Amino acid sequence: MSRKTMVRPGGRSARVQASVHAAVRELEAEVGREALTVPLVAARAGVTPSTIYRRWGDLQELLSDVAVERLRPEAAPEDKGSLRSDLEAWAEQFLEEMSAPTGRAYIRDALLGDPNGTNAGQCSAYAAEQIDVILDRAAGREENTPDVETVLDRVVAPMMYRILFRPEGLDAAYVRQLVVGLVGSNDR
Amino acid sequence: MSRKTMVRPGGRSARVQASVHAAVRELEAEVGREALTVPLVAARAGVTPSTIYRRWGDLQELLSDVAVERLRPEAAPEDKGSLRSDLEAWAEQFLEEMSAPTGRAYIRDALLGDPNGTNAGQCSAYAAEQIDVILDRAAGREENTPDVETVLDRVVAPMMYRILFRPEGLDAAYVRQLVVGLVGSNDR
DNA sequence: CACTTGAAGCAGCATATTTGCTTTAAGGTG
DNA sequence: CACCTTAAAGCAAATATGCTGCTTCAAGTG
Repeated sequence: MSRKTMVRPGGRSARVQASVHAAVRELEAEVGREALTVPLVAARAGVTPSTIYRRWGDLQELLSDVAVERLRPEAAPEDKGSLRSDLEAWAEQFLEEMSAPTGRAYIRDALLGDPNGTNAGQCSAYAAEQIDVILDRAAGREENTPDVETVLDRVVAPMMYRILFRPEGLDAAYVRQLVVGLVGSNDR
Repeated sequence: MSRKTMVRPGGRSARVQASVHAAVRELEAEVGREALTVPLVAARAGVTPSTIYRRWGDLQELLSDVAVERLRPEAAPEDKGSLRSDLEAWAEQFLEEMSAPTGRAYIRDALLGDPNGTNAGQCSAYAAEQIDVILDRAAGREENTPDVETVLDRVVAPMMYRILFRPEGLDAAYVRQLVVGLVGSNDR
């Protein structure tokens, strides 16, 4: 479990966590990810470095926490009228966000400082939630729908794999092909 | 391009590289991955720390290099008599190696110290090579075969995604289901 | 057999990390 | 509401790590 879940919800710890996270974001924007150091973040957050070392262990775990926050989807997937078009739209947006350099960096950060896999699991859970919404909507329209795991295997996994391991030739057409391969191109 | 490719092939540099890599492996086994530091590796390798910093930049890039080496397949995939069984056997072994804690660690290391994606690309290339062998063999038997990209999407990507993002419920049955979903269960 | 040149060694400086101890304040208790 | 208890934060000193300029070595070249 990520250490941030251990903080006492209302008090000083929460303030410290918020200001540290904010400091990471500001400094990422200002000086770039490469130049981040624990002492630098601590100074900006108005906190001593040892606080960060004790709560997060090291810079990677902290960045991992922040990265997961940034990967949280901001809105429910748009309703385009059919399963196929909903999935296509969602997947295209997903690809766009994740394959951009900053998106890739967040994914890597999330994976990196995450010995037990909690943060990575959270990323996957976010995607599953979004897909779940899309599938529910499709079921409401009496379309027949694959289950979430299948969508993860057939659409999300290939995108992620290619983002991480072979970033060439990754575009909207590829994504559409994945979706069509799964749900067919008949309806719409 | 990984820096190791820049060394002069026959001489001192090559010896240094070999002894540094060996040191990483020994120490990984002895003290564990967490406890590795550049000075420690340097001491074991009989080299000064600055040599490592100059050649690899930092510990992550070094670990990434070593990890890719370890992820190189050791043998051609076994011939089990049919496309389906070849793929199943290969994929099961792949899963076994990659989903073990040490396998996951290598994958993460390979992804990590790899700003430009070369090492990650290499991992994917290894898998593609192995699959290519299997597909050629199947084509020789007059089976009809999907192309490599499709196998990557339908078999490798889902395994990798789950290894990295949702390690629960990952077993041989899951892998077989992926393979059957791709090539069918008719033959054999 | 020089010569060139990329890589390694060395040493010292600057930063980052760790750690023991002290202090603060959140949340619970009588 | 005053008083405990206890995580977590602050502080400061000790250590370890990482970086850099300069020197030395030896592989490849003519």
